[in-house]
Amino acid sequence: MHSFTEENYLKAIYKLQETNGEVVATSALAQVMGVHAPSVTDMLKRMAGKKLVTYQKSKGVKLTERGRQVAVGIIRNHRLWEVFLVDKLDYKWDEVHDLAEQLEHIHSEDLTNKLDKFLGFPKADPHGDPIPDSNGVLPKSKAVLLSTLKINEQGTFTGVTDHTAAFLNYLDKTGFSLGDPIKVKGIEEYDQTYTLQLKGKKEVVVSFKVANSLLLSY
Amino acid sequence: MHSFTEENYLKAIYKLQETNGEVVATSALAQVMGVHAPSVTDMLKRMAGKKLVTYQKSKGVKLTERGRQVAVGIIRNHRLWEVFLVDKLDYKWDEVHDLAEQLEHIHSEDLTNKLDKFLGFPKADPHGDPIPDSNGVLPKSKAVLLSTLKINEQGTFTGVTDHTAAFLNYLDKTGFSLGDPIKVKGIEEYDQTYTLQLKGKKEVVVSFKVANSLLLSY
DNA sequence: TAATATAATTAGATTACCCTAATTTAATTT
DNA sequence: AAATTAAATTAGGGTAATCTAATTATATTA
Ligand SMILES: [Mn+2]
Ligand SMILES: [Mn+2]
Ligand SMILES: [Mn+2]
Ligand SMILES: [Mn+2]
Repeated sequence: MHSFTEENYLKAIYKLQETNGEVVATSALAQVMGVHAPSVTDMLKRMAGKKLVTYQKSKGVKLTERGRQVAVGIIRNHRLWEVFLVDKLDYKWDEVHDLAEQLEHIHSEDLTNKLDKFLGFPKADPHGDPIPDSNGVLPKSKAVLLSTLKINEQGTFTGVTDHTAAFLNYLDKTGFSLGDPIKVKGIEEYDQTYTLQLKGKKEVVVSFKVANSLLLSY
Repeated sequence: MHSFTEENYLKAIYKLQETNGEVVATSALAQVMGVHAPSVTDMLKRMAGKKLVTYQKSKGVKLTERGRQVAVGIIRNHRLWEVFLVDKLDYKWDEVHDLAEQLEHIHSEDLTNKLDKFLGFPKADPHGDPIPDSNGVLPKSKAVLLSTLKINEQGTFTGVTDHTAAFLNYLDKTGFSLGDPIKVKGIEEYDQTYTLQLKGKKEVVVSFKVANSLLLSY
């Protein structure tokens, strides 16, 4: 099997590829992994040897198909465990990430699938992130940022792009809840502040930073 | 925190102390851990430095109080996860050990306690082994080996001393089930073969090896 | 007690993962 | 294009956990 460290590198590369394009830079990886650049260079050479990534000196990395499969498998584990923690053990959505970072490395496809079944084959984790199926297929999300909506447009709150506990707490406190409808009532020209109508006619005002971290679907 | 390796050494030392007396030999540990003696010597020095064990050159090891606490904590995790796997995910009792060996190293007292609650505060794991409480107190078992009973004596089947899948499968197949009553109907002088009456008048004949691996309580 | 056998330790290496300092390669600016 | 800045790699080391071979300490037996 793969080491936890390898798995974490794969996950990091996968996520960087998703957001920043196909080829990932050593420095970006170093930043995400919390290590220094030479450690990354070193690791990438070993991982290339195992055919988990394709690596060309000074030209960045990409995942191989195998690497992608492993990465998505870890993400599947992570999100299923998060569902378990919230649905079964009564954790809050802002408390589960670090535990899932540990649990995602339990090696057993069979366990993952039994857990999936036990949880009722959930489609998304507690933060609205889609759960890959057992074949490593991750449904393409059609959600858009709230910050792209115009006045009087609306949608259903289905995810976040900021996963920090601080932000999630703010959402709880302010009355945002996954699955609820949100309608844009106003946008302040001066500083892009959004006035939103939440479920039950409740109106709240949020900054652009917040509007830019909420995902809506139709 | 402690490394998985350290935790596995602590658990091994704990179990050897339980069965073989207070002081544990390098060779015994090497055998249980599946490594060679010099690796153990090396590890014990590091663990002594961290005050997890007291180690004297060529005189064996003992756990410190801290070491014992950690060991019992791991055992608590292990047994709770085994209950989870059997009770919630429908695993069989002979399938859960290796998974629990991984899950026991998830570091979170809070998770352990929430899991305990979710499972209804079980007293024993699927093999009848007692689950330490959150203070690290492990109830002293009063169970005895079936092989110590005389003819016509009886008890309740509450545990095993052989945890191998092979043995557990044999028990399933032969009709043994945790919690059932067992009565000794006969003991063959020649080879110590036991004739037992299981639940529902069913009679079975088992070898001494089997009789010596079953724990009964009254 | 002396001789022998067993157990444990030391010596010297290896692998995975990480570091700092120095150097090289690539990108940007003048 | 040359100079400068930024990014990446190489060189050389460190620690945790393991190994084999050689040595020393303990236990057993004659
Ligand atoms: Mn997460
Ligand atoms: Mn999540
Ligand atoms: Mn077990
Ligand atoms: Mn067990």
